[in-house]
Amino acid sequence: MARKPKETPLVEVFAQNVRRLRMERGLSQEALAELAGVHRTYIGMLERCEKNVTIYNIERLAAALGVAPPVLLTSR
Amino acid sequence: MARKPKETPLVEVFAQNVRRLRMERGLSQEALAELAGVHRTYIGMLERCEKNVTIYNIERLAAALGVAPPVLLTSR
DNA sequence: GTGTGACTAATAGTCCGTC
DNA sequence: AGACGGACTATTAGTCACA
Repeated sequence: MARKPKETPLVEVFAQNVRRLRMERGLSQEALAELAGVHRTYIGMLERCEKNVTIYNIERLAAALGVAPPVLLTSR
Repeated sequence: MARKPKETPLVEVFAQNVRRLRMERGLSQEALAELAGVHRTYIGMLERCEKNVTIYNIERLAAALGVAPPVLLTSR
């Protein structure tokens, strides 16, 4: 049968995707921050779900990670 | 050949999707606002790209419209 | 290289209206 | 039904020093 939806909050899905994609590319939080044009500690805050990121920063992070924005909101 | 990327800003893609999906469902801005638990005037602001929506509200809007969140960030 | 608390500036989001 | 404005509060954006 179909599997249980599981319902992870979207901020967590986002956080996990950012961390996973960053790791896959061998980037540090600092390196990604520079690519995305945001501050070093801000990446960490997002990965820990401490900020409720806006669509504008979702777009910038997606570009820095080289993926389409919807990818960051997609559970895997 | 592959088509031109076109690069519509993500906030505009989001705005267009919200408006289109809302219309398809025959909902007024007020009705959608109530379903999503946000304020009446806020839906209008989003559709006019006047606000930089947060991921939390993307999630709520997606739920209210009955679509997966990534759908709202996808160009069509 | 990352987590965390503290902090200011900016803006997300609400609520009251009018057109 | 929806655009738009002003005033307001809550929260995010973004930075820093330090663990």
